[in-house]
Amino acid sequence: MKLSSSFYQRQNVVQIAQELIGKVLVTNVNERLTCGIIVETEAYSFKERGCHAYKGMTTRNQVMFEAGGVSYVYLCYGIHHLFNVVTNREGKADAVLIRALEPLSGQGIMQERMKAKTLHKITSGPGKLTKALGINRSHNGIDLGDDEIWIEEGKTQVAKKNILATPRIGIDYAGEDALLPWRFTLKGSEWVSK
DNA sequence: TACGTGATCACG
DNA sequence: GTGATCACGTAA
Repeated sequence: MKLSSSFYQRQNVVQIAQELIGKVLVTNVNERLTCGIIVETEAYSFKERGCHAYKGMTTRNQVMFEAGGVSYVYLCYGIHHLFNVVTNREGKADAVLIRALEPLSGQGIMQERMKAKTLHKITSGPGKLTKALGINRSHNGIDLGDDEIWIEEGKTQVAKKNILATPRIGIDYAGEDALLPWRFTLKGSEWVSK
């Protein structure tokens, strides 16, 4: 069951980031189906300095200003494609970065894309999981209600006590906003990034 | 710890 | 136009 647009269009991006832990990210790229359980996310809000949309709309971040339920994919450090889901209402540029997955199916396809012999750490990081799932900048702005990339309910609900909140990674430039505990991880998961 | 890598953004 | 910067990953 795909998450509905009303899930994404709520105003509290921190809560949405928390609720996405345990849900399942699915891609169907080049007729190849892959999916994994989300075990690590980060919330970004246009109201704080860590967010690409903090200073307003640019050509890069413009899809963040659309109504929630679309993807935001951008190139980081010239190498890595990072995948976010846009949340909140049109004009309120919030998003959740998906940082790590536990592979669920299509593992052979993921290994082939990663040129990896084993599943070890194959999706434990925001740049790695996009490569394993075949996500790239051509998927920027697509509707998560369509049939190429979407998120489904997980098999079981994750209890809040099993979700850890810590500061976000790699945003020292954000000053005191870098201290906000807006990174969420599944407690005890071996698939969380390093 | 160091650095590859290239789009993007804020200058002029 | 140009230069600094960057929501990472790997090797060492």
